[in-house]
Amino acid sequence: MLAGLVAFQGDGGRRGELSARKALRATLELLFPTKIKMSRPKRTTKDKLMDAAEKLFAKRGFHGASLRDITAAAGVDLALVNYHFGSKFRLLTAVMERRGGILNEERLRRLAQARMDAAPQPPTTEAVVDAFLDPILERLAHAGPGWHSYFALIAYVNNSPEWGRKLMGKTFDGVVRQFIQAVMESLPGSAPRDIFWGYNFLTGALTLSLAETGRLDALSDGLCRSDDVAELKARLGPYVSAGLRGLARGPR
Amino acid sequence: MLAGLVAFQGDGGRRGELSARKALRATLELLFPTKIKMSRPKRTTKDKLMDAAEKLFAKRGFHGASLRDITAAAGVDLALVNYHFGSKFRLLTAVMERRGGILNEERLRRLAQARMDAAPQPPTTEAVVDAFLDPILERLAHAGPGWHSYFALIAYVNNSPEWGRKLMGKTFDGVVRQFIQAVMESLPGSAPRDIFWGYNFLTGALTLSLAETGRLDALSDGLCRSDDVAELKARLGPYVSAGLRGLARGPR
DNA sequence: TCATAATTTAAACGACCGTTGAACTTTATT
DNA sequence: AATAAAGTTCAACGGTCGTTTAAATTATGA
Repeated sequence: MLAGLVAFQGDGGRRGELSARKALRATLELLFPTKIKMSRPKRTTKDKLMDAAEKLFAKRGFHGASLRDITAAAGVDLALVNYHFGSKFRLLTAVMERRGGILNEERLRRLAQARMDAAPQPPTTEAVVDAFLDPILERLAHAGPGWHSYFALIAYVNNSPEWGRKLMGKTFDGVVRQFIQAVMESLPGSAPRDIFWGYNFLTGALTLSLAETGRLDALSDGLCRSDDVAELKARLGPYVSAGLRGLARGPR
Repeated sequence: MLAGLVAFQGDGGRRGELSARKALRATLELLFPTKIKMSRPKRTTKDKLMDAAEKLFAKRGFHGASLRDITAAAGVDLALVNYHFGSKFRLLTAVMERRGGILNEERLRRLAQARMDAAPQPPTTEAVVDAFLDPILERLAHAGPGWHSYFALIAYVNNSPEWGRKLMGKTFDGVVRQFIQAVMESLPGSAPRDIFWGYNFLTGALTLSLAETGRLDALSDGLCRSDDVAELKARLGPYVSAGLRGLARGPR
């Protein structure tokens, strides 16, 4: 067991340790989020690896994307995955969490806004659903390919018996519970069980759309294009809102 | 290139060839579907392999389940996969198609029944949706673990950018188009594009429920159990029917 | 500038991958 | 019973897998 030696030799990123310079920069960035630029925000090896992993994990799954594929796509050495992340699995979790925090933050911001707009009433189901979906749909339409791959990766992980529960829960459950609470408030008298199931159906519809399998295109003979985010955005919200209302009226 | 020699040596199952005896039995079974039993319907090696592959592909994905895992679980020799199916991928397609045909057949039967029950009106959206979902949900509740694994495998394939379009389309598109047509007839004046998208959301909600990731259980702190098919059955139909009606009323 | 830490490189590790060859056993046909 | 076909077994193939090692290189701080 040579872990001690290895750790001493150099695993800076692996355990979250920071050099003095890095600690200084981190502190300054905390104090002055946008002002300080000690140097050009260059694309680090960690970023390159996460970008490549994001894309390939989404396309071929965890087992289908090899570290040699990923490091080649990133243009870095094979060994650097284990140096910076410790293992292939930790690379996956790092990728999941990188953009997950941003998403959580904006979702909560929009939910708070919806609550303010509707006060003292609770926001409508549609408003809550939009606050949940729009941070994804707007990035899907306007953000770069990184976010695009990230959403496809979420689709893969969410539907995976192997990773779904652990990885999705760790990143998203806290925020999701707040949205479920908000949906329940928007539908007075609804049974919590119905809303939980409804949320499950919602994420199912969402993640299949994010997976971009191309099946909808083939099925509709080109009438629908699964990469047309405007078409998706116009329909997903109304669909799941109507579904939730239908459930709240009473199942069976 | 020794394929010719190999094929000569013995690949009976690989190219669908049949011995004289097998041909006789196949003919007799065509003529008298349930009457003829030339011998006990024993569980063949092909069946054992498909059963094991069904389970492991569903649990760990195509790349995550090795042929050594699968043959070990089936209790047969490693080489028999390539003898009977030709390749790992062809084993996957065989598994997909084995129960897919049964499902298609019963779905069409139920759709025809719904059409008869409602004639001369078109059947309601709910009736069409039930004809689509019930063949799955009833087997999920009452059939053996084989069907269970098969549905989880469908969930994996349907959400996979790697296999989704090709494998799902090949097995299901013909029947699915008839259901989409029936939904359109149940919602006069609806735009085909809306119904295609609605079907996409429907399968998303369905397949996430079939994947059994356990996330719903964790999210609801045990209030909902994702393996409770009665709870699912009571809610999925109403949810997607309400969603489709909501879409047909006009998106945006 | 110089020691030290952080990062990158290249090579290799043992394990496992899907697939194949060839011998062997069982089943079917004459 | 003899012959052929179908099915099974075991061992091995060349490759690729995630991970580790030790040395070389680059960046950092006194």
